[in-house]
Amino acid sequence: MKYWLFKSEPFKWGWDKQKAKGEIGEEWDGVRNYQARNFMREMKIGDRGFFYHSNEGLEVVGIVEVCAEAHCDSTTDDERWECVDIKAICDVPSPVTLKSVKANPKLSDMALVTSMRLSVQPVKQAEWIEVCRMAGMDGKTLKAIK
DNA sequence: GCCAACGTTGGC
DNA sequence: GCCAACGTTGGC
Repeated sequence: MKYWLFKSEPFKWGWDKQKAKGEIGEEWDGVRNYQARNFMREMKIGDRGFFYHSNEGLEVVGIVEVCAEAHCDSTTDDERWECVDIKAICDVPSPVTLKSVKANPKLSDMALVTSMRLSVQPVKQAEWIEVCRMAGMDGKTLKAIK
């Protein structure tokens, strides 16, 4: 299983809207960047991701799961663009801010820091665990969402 | 709202 | 295939 991070501007598509979609999930559409699209093509059902609020908030607010693999982006006729569907799994106990990610030496290689503008990014397992720890998720909580 | 960083486009 | 111009993202 791989880990990812999805960025969204909360006033366009926020965590609350994502949660409201429940089990059905929602297309992660509108991505018009090849790198980000390629990452989505790599995703498998069951992969986990962080839901990050950019522009406002600047923090990881929740955990999501990939519930449909890459398919055509319904918001365009341009067949170059594909997207996955994701569904909300849970809130993080306490949001992890960009500031605190930058302040953590263990996370200095995280794409969130190094590739600021990439809206869909891979997260290494060690980074996933570290951010989960910072979010106040203990081992029990992590197991509970599996 | 500004602007730096970076991706994309298009002329040559 | 280079690179200048332009557009967009996203932190501040």
